[in-house]
Amino acid sequence: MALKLEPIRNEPAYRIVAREIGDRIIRGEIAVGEALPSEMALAEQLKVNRSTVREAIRVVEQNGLVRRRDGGKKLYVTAPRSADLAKGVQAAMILQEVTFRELWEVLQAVEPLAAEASARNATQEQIDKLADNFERTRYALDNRHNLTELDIEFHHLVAEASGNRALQLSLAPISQLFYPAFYKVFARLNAGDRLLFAHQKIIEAIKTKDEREARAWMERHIADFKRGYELANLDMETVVGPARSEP
Amino acid sequence: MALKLEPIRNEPAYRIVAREIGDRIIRGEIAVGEALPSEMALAEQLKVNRSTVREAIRVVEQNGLVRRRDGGKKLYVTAPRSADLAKGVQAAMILQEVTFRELWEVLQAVEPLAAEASARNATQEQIDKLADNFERTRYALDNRHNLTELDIEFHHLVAEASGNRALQLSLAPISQLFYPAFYKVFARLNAGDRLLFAHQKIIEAIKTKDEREARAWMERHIADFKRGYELANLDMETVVGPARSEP
DNA sequence: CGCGATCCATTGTCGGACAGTAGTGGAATT
DNA sequence: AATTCCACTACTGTCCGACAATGGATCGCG
Repeated sequence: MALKLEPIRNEPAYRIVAREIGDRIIRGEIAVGEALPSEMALAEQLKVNRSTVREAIRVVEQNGLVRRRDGGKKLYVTAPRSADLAKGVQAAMILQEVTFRELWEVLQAVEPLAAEASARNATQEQIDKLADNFERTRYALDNRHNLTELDIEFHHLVAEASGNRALQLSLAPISQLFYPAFYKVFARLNAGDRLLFAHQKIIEAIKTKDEREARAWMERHIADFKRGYELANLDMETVVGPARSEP
Repeated sequence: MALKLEPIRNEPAYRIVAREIGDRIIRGEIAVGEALPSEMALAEQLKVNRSTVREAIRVVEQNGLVRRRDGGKKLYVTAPRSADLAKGVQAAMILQEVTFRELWEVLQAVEPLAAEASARNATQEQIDKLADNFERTRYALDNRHNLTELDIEFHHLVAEASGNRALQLSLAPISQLFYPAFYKVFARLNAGDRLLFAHQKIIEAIKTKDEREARAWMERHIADFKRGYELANLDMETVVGPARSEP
């Protein structure tokens, strides 16, 4: 009578090595800013081939735990930034065929928090950046340039000014998927003025540290996106992402 | 007079290959569920060595765009699930030394939305799972078992029942970091009953499709965590993650 | 048609090789 | 002595070839 054998999950070495390196970083054994040992050194320590180490490093690198400085050769340990992770989350949302309504619902919940926290925590430098973004947005609007980039930047700056990094990490991928779609709305309505006005009100509230006002204006601002969608006869149930090729 | 030369960013081939594969998947040229060509085939198509392809595959694999089925050999294209991405986001939060307060603020904004949407959208099957989770939680509480896993599961189930995948993707990493810390609170107060009661009320509201009630109870439930922290004399400004080793 | 034995393709890992270059340290210059 | 220059080293990125293990397909058998 053979006893029930657990299917031996022969985990590939590169994944074990990757976890090992990742864990050491998480546990702080290799401090942020420090350089990773060379591939050869790692291979010798862990008794595996350099190729295996390299595959493991790709994994760790992709997680943003480690990166090359400027054009450097060595890999340095680093705390992943929202930009590192946003791409992956976006890919997930695209392949899961998430709709704009789903993104909007989350934004409606989180952006007001970002605005409120920014009113509480924004530094002068962050306020200056917001003011600068506002000027450039006004200029772009006057000259009928594309506002998409600037709008994304605005919301990113607000998230940054909130001082809440969990919020930044959550918001970044959603923003980058959602706001580009606004150009469609912008193209059909002439809603640029409304957008600019809302930005202005939000920035003012952040400047004067009026949390309630900042939240309220951001709520209206996000709600406006939905109204814009409806007025422009666009469907919020459209899935995000590029046109998929269907065979 | 040498003209200003752009520093030639000689991007390594494995990264180009990884982007190429990833882009094809995102664009739907390789459909979800389909198998990836063999390493050899990819190497020939892209005119690079198999080693290079393998390093690229590690990157794509880590993004959750591709995975092995059961113990299979081939890689199948797949939509990344929240579990794939949560680990990376968690690592980012730990290394950025995010505090429990930051996580809590986001939860306070997003969990009520999850509960509300669940009251609107939960299927019978999802409701059954919630009911089952409730029973197991009650049992664990009676027997003084650890509630952490069950609490995480509860919130995960609510997020799932919301039908909003953007919300799930945002919530998963935060939940998995935050709720384990609750065992500390639970250990000092005897707050298990309060937790169970809140879960019960939330599940009831979801069953009866009472969106307002579901939101309200979830708001109280999340607020309770903060109260618990304060009552237990724990500091919400503590950073998340395992004890870091400091040299 | 179902079932097991057999074969093949593919993955995981290893070893070695080599070009290009970032980083190092020492030599030459001011 | 400080600085600039240069040669050298070590390391990364890429390629090649090889082999064990095994999942998946094929074939033959009942």
